[in-house]
Amino acid sequence: MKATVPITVASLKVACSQCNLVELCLPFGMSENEIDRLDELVGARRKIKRQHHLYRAGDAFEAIYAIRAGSFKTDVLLEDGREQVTGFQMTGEMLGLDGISTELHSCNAIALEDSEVCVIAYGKLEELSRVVEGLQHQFHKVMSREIVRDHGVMTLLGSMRAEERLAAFLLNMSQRFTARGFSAAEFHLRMTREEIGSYLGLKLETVSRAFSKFQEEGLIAVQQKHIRILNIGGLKKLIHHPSPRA
Amino acid sequence: MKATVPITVASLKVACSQCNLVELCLPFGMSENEIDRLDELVGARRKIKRQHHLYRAGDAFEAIYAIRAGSFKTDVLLEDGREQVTGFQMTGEMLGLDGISTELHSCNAIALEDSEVCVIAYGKLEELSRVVEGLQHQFHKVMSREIVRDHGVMTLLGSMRAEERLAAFLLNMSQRFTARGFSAAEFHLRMTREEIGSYLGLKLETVSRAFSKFQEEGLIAVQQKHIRILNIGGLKKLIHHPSPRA
DNA sequence: GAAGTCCGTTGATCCACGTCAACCCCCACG
DNA sequence: CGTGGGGGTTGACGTGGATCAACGGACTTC
Repeated sequence: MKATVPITVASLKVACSQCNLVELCLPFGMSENEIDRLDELVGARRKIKRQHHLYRAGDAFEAIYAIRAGSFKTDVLLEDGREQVTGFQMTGEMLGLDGISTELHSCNAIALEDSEVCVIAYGKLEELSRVVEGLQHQFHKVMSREIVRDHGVMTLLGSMRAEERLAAFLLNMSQRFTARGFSAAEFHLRMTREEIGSYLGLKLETVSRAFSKFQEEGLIAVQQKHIRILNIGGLKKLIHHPSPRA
Repeated sequence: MKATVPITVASLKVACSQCNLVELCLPFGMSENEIDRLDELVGARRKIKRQHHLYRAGDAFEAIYAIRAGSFKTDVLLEDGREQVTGFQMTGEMLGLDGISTELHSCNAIALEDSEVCVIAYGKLEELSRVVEGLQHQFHKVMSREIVRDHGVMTLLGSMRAEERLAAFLLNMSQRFTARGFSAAEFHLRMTREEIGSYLGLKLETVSRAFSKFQEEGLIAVQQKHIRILNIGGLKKLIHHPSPRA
């Protein structure tokens, strides 16, 4: 289908004030007045097909991105080919914050499904957040939250065993789906076992075995990427009671 | 000796503009004019004795801190008593950024030696960075750098083996000592083997063994906490060439 | 709708690191 | 100057998760 009507920037724009992600995204906690002023901030939107990059490590940093639809992973590639997934991002979450420090992106952002992001020119964001207090404050919170999240992952990688890691991962996913109005107990993972493994510092076989174990124990029901949580309490208990001793 | 002269806030203050850490700390990259305006930002300084907390997880967040002298570790305690060290901080580095997101600190900051920090009231920082562009920009960079650093640690924890982790740790320390005008090849670690292990996701025995192995191989000379790097290239090679295969 | 590829599961075996234990050294303190 | 205790090293042994391998089922592609 050919677009004969010229597509203007304005027609692509969707005001934050009218976006149903307002509760999850950058505008969270801002007043209506303030949110209205955000509308000048969000330039265009950009669609990213599954498996395609939103940006790559080394790319010049110009904008941060808010996920409007779909989901992403971010990863770092080591020289020897090893991959470390540093995070999975869902709607309303921000991508690209890593680029501010050196003005180059330091990781890859790859769509896990066909997705769409709002492009937020970084210069404009700094400019506007000098005027709109709520934006400034909220942006700082978003960055700080990312730091806290990363510390959580470090804790997971540094001191949990395989099953604790997977349980923590599932609970985290569940909680984020809930925040988006989806079921806490039943959801569809968009990433492969290998990607989960990379994120959790495990091999895909170990992830698969842990899924099977959880299923045997009646904690979850797994069917490929479809997960049903049957016993949330059981998963939670797993995290804070390392299997041996204590 | 008793202070008969009243100690005013002014007398405790040390202007950023006159601080020799200006190249490493928040003011980095700012113009002289801008740095002068910072002087109103740094309230008091605070001394922290070895092993004492600068703040604890759960404390109300009010300020961030720049390390003026000494060094710290940050850690997270799990319910079951496990500890995860999330970072080691040296002079010029910032502490407390984790507190912005929830307005509560999310980790503990503990001095590794008698130390001193500059207290930066967070409200003032936001206020001033609305007016001083360089400050705003630099602050964002500091937060982003922390995110990038955390991704590095995640990569280390998620995909490196014990000796690679320790080599990466030593190179990182060396590089940071260098940036502070100390020797790149010879330095004194302020943390115990257990703290290093916690940070690297290893047990203290494993850290100790890796140190011994490096020494046997002529890569370093270890004497308790005193480290001499004899073969930087060898350590670097270790990181990117996982021992088996490839 | 057939073919090929990717993804996931499961089993057998291996090994890096954890665990347990003994001992030493360094230093703080009386 | 002797004593106690925390920090560090080293050895013997156990084990959780990696590795290697085979296979089956789900998607993708045309």
